[in-house]
Amino acid sequence: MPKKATSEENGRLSGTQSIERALLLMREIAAHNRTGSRLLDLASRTGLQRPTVHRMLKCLTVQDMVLQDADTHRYFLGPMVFELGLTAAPRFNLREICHPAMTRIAEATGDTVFLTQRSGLDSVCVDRQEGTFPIKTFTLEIGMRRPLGVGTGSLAILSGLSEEEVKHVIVSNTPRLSEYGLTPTSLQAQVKRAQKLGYAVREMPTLAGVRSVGQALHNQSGIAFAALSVSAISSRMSEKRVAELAALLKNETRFVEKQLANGDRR
Amino acid sequence: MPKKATSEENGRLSGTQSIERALLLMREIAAHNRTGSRLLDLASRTGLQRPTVHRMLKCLTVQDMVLQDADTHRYFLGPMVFELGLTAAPRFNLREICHPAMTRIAEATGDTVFLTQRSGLDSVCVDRQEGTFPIKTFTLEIGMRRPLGVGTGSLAILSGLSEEEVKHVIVSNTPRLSEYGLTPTSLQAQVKRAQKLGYAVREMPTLAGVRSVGQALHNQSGIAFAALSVSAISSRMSEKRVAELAALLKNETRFVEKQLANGDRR
DNA sequence: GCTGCTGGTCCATATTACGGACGGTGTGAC
DNA sequence: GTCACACCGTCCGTAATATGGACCAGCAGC
Repeated sequence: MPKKATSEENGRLSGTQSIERALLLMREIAAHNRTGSRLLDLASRTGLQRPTVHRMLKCLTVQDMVLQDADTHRYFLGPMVFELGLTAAPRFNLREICHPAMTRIAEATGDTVFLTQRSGLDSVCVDRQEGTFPIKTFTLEIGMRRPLGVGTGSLAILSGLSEEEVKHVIVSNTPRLSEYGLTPTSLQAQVKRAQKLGYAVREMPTLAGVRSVGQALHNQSGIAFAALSVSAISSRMSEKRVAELAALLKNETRFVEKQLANGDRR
Repeated sequence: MPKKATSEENGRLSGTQSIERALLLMREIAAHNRTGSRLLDLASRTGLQRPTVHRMLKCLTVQDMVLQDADTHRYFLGPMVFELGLTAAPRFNLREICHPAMTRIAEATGDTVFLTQRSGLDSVCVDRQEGTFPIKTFTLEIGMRRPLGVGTGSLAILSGLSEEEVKHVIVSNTPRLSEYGLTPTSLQAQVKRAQKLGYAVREMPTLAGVRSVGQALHNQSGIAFAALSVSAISSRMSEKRVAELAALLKNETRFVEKQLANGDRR
């Protein structure tokens, strides 16, 4: 019996199937916003039927949430997404709070600095500051979303969660990890190591010759929700320098955490 | 016969009723994101039933598109909106392109500079740069959305559209204009005046004692899609200075238009 | 404790969204 | 030229889904 794809997968009737599907589409489009997505790809990646996807995209296009390139027929996030984002931004001003710290780090190190933020089971790159060193390592685009633990800032966040939450996240993300050259056990080991060190370091598994250091930002209850990290080519990342960078990052994260404690949100 | 509120208002069956409604809700929440919105207000403002609104908000909350304050029960735009906005931003980089021009203007004039962008029948404030003059006139929040023609940058955009489009916009927005102290005929007259002058000027109808000048940005086909504007208290806005500011703005908009023509999108 | 106002939930109903099947368009092979 | 293929887009009968009237629950002010 090939499983009737009806009602609800877990048994509850939510009454919002189409909204859930539309948002699933939006996230899928966002995940490939650089190249854009074709109708068929969206259908297969989301597991929805072509006509359904098409009908929804037509609606989203009319509403300016999605933009279709007239020539290639590819779909991108639309202007309304950007505009709603502008309106939402003031409530999520971590970026502005961290901005001075990030420029300080970029100036001090010459390398590229990233601000990463937790979003459910994922982490999202929220900001990036280039350093002055001529060989740049842009491992992350702003807006990029990846499973928690992939990427060094992301690993720092994961390592700053409670024991059971770490387990929960890794288990939930298991099917997606292999895409990034990770397994649940290898990731669990890396979390352990980061917890021992007090910061996250690693060679990028996806990009040889680049090494990063990450330090988590914690909220008042002491659990991690974001991270600052620095990336550079491995030749600039001796053991000694890594330790120095970790200390520098720790200083800055402490400073930001203090600011957040004083009235600011999050 | 009290009109059965069913099917479709114009006769076409779109097949996406709930997505349209969900997005209507999102826009309504965005329009009041500073104070947040209560369930009943959203229901009455959108014309939807309370249970429908509630069900949708529950779904949107789970998906992080909407955030509900635990104490007040008020609804706000959620973190996912911000994150999707980050991903969409690179395609809509007018803001970055205009940034240098805006700081130049702010430094030269000492007053506050606004970047406004068209979005359908509305205009959205996309960026703001404060000047050094101690009395600030923050007439627009970033992300603020208003009918085209309300606000000086917005008026400059409207005045740069084709004759029939101006008419179409004003007619479509008629019911919303009174809220801002305007009528279709008064707005039409202001458009005429701005077209004659080559720029938009006016006292803020909603805020006495503040005067602004706006100059539109045009795409390659010569139609307006955005505007730069400057606001200050009226005492700093003599006829002579208004003309000077208009010339300054014209220089900068020309410059930005040239950049846009060279390869950059939009 | 009663009244008014709000947020939140239930569930029978019929409206809405689904998706199999088909038409249309553009491209590359020969 | 036309055949084949891959993809985008649309139609429409069907049943699953979203709807909204009715109801419950919490809270503030008389």
